[in-house]
Amino acid sequence: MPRKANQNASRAATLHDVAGKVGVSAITVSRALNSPDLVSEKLREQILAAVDELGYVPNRSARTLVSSRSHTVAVLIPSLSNTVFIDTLAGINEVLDPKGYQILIGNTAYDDEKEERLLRAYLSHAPDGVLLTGTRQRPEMRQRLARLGIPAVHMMELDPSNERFCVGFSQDEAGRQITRHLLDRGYKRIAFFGARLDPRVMQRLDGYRKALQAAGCYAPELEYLNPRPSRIGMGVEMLEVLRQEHPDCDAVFCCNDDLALGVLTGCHRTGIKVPEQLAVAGFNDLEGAAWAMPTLTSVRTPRYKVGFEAASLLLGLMEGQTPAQKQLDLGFELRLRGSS
Amino acid sequence: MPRKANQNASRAATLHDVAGKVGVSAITVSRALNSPDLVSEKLREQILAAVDELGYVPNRSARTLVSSRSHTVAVLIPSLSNTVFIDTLAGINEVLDPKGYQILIGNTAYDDEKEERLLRAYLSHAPDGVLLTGTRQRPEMRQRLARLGIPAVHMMELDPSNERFCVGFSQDEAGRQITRHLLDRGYKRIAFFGARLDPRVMQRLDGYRKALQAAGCYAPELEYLNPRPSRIGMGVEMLEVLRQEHPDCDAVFCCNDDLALGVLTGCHRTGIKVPEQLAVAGFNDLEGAAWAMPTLTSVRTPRYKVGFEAASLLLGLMEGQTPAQKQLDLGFELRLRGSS
DNA sequence: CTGAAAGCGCTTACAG
DNA sequence: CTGAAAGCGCTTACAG
Repeated sequence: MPRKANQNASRAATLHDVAGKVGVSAITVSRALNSPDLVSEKLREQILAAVDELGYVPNRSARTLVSSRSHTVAVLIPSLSNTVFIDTLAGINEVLDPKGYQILIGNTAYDDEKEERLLRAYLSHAPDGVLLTGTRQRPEMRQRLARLGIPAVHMMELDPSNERFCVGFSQDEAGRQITRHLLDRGYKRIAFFGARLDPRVMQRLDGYRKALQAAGCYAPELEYLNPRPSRIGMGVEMLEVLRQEHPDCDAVFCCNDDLALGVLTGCHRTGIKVPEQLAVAGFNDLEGAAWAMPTLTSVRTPRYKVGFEAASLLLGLMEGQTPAQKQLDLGFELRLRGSS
Repeated sequence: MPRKANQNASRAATLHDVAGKVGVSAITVSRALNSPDLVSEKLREQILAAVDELGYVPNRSARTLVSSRSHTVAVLIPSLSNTVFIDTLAGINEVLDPKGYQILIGNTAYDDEKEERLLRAYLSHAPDGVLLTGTRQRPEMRQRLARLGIPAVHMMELDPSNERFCVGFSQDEAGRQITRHLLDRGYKRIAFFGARLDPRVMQRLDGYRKALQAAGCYAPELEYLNPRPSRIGMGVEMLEVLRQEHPDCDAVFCCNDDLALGVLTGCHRTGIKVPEQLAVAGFNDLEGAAWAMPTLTSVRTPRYKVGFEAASLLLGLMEGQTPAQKQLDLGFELRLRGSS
């Protein structure tokens, strides 16, 4: 029997509605739901039955307001269309979802200012913790989070200054090692194709430079950098320019697999033999890399694990723990295939 | 001068803190922020300055609790690793973000029960509206939303019964037309490769069957259905089986581009000429389709627009409007390329 | 244009 | 094991 018969929408059932139905106080219902051991079994069963019958769903806002725990974590990533971050998100979700945390996904579009705006906006949700991509956030934002007691973990990169909590791997070292691999195979005129030019791409470029400089093969004119988002088509176009300007180039390290797949496509269309005439290496080792023709040499990055471990670390911080170390280096793996 | 000097975290500034600083009441601050015209310019400026200085961020929980508008929309999609839904999400975001809505993304993993669980859990956020994928939700869930006055819009499919608000296109008709295209090209033994077997794939299959039956070419043994998630590798494997079991098959319609790309790869590896020996068609027209070798015939689906229009429709419903029609058919386009 | 009162739905101490 | 009191930070009417 409804207490009030609205013609359209009726308001949602509250704790009091459940309490009234069972004949106990609201607080007992709250306990039955949140700390079942504190309530007698008999009552608990009655309450659960009433909850079910009324379709009662706790109101998060009320809970958050009074308990000052929102059970919410804000996650800021640069892109949703990049598999890398989707995999990271999956790892985060794996950890946080079972613990009852709601994840707020913020897409920064690789824009530092938008990231800051989003972070500020997310403060209105009083998140219990924050997961950030990279380490380029301004110190003011970090201080603000610290003042509010909101822990933050940075993903993908490491922090040499050891000031922030970071879970990732050395982008720089990964770039160095894959370039070193090309050198070891005998290639000397090795180009770099970079798109988007976010901090991680620039770190891979740094590694590329280090390897070539150490080998005495560094040639700045072989660096092709384009700030726009990477697409397969961009790889095709960059290859055209490269062949025109530097036909003697014998290998290309692409900052990601999309670009590399484009290079492979371009080579196929124009009859360039891979790796005989041109070796190609990508980065991230997405699904397509192993199925490309020829199969694509790449760097396997632990993005699922980055998400998983970052969320785990954050979980500890949110529970007030002090972790043993601030940096978690998850490494990477070279995947050497047919294209090199 | 902080009122209380906590050693660690200090609590966030409240409306009262801002009000106290300026010397007005909290409600005036609230108005300065939410309905600026109702406050004198002088006061408004002072208040905004104080807000800035204190780093005040409104508490959403309090606002939601008292206003019974959460400015939150729950979006349930089957997968985050499928570009289709990422594009849809982008369209949704384009509409809802500027209006100040927070989007809660729920990944149902193509699981009806998980979808229902998520939807129930999201009720605790008191969403102002809900965006769902497909139309397979149980009537009970719809009734529950209706009772709570929460509008819902379904994406990707249409609803022949016209009971629900839907923005999408006819999956069935798209499957029929692409199959019809293959028939028109002269292919007769046309196989269907299906993965995941979610409702939309099954509708495409229906369309495939209709086209073949109408042409008198339907052969059930040419349907290859695998409930597991589609991967490029699955396309390769399915092709192997097909060639073994039905070497006379002259064309394949794949339920999505990943599978089709796998078929293309398999053909390349085993020397099957496309389209001379085997024509291939995919679905969705992802970026890779236009770059495949040969280029892949596919069906261009309006997923960004589905998100955009679904969000727009929901926006209207949340504001109490009654839209002219419940179904919005956004159509699709055949992209005929080298593989057929 | 500004404010005092009331209350949204919960949980946190504090009692018993 | 159960409950009465207080209050989280806001906004909604209602006054003036």
